[in-house]
Amino acid sequence: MIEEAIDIKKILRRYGLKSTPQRIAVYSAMRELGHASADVVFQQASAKLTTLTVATVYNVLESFVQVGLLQRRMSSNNKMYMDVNTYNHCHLYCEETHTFRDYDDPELMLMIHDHFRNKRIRGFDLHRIDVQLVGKNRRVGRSK
Amino acid sequence: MIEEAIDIKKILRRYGLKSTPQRIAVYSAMRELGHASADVVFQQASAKLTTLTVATVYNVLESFVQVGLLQRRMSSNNKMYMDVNTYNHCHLYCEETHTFRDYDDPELMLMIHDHFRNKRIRGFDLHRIDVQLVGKNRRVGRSK
DNA sequence: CTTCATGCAAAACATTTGCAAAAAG
DNA sequence: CTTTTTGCAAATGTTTTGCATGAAG
Repeated sequence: MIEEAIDIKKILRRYGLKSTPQRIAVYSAMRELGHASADVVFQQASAKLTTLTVATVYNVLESFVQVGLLQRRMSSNNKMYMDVNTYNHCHLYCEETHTFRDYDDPELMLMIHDHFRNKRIRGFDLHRIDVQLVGKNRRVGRSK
Repeated sequence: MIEEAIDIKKILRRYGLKSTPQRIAVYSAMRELGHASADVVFQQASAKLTTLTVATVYNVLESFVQVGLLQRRMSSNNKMYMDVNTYNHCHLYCEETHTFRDYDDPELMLMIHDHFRNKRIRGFDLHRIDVQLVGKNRRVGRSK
């Protein structure tokens, strides 16, 4: 716990951000959550830092995105979702619950990367290729 | 124009929807726009059908999505975006302007499709694979 | 000290809802 | 006629803003 806070302070500094309890709480929450919307981050983080405000969560998330500590994700939910993992990876996106799961598939990534290696797209600066496997989380369930 | 209305009436009927001036205006707008957020659809459609309401645009868009006449798209803009093309294709997504362009790449689609042919993903029912080329529209411009 | 981050409350958006009136088939 | 669909206005949910206070380096 104290370990983690120290750890996070280093990370914040490395990204050129001042270390504050709020930022530590938010980043710590994101590490636990992996992917989350702003309101869930707020719930999770404010459980530990009771003075935390929704507006601050938005500020902090935005500053994290600016420096590249978090990534914003696309959703079909009209809500903001964050991803704690900023390397290039695929996602499983559940259309029902609007939740994300990382899906690592290096072979696929390589294949796609190769495909675009020497391609230029007219009038477009490509930053990254985002592959989403869209579907539904299967109910883990009592069978039949 | 009259031609188009007749055309759209047929399409609506084929999708099991009653034909109304509002639905015709919205679908017609979507055909012109290709991809658009609800407010842009409203602007475009209400220019021709002045009685049209924002709430109706949302209703109509939702009913179109239900029957598969339009597709909802993911965005990082906290807004609803629609796509008039429902076949499986890639998109260029501009992070700056939050606009979409279709990007057809059958070779890529085939490759990805093959890759997933015999794959099962634990606890997930895959509906479709969504590939977004994320970046920025290049300013068409006066050089240098 | 000086600058930047936070809390608070209000504002700004985007979307949804409930219900009466109007239109479609 | 009967069933949907629409318009309106109000409600909801999410994100942003402005500004005074407080904390970080």
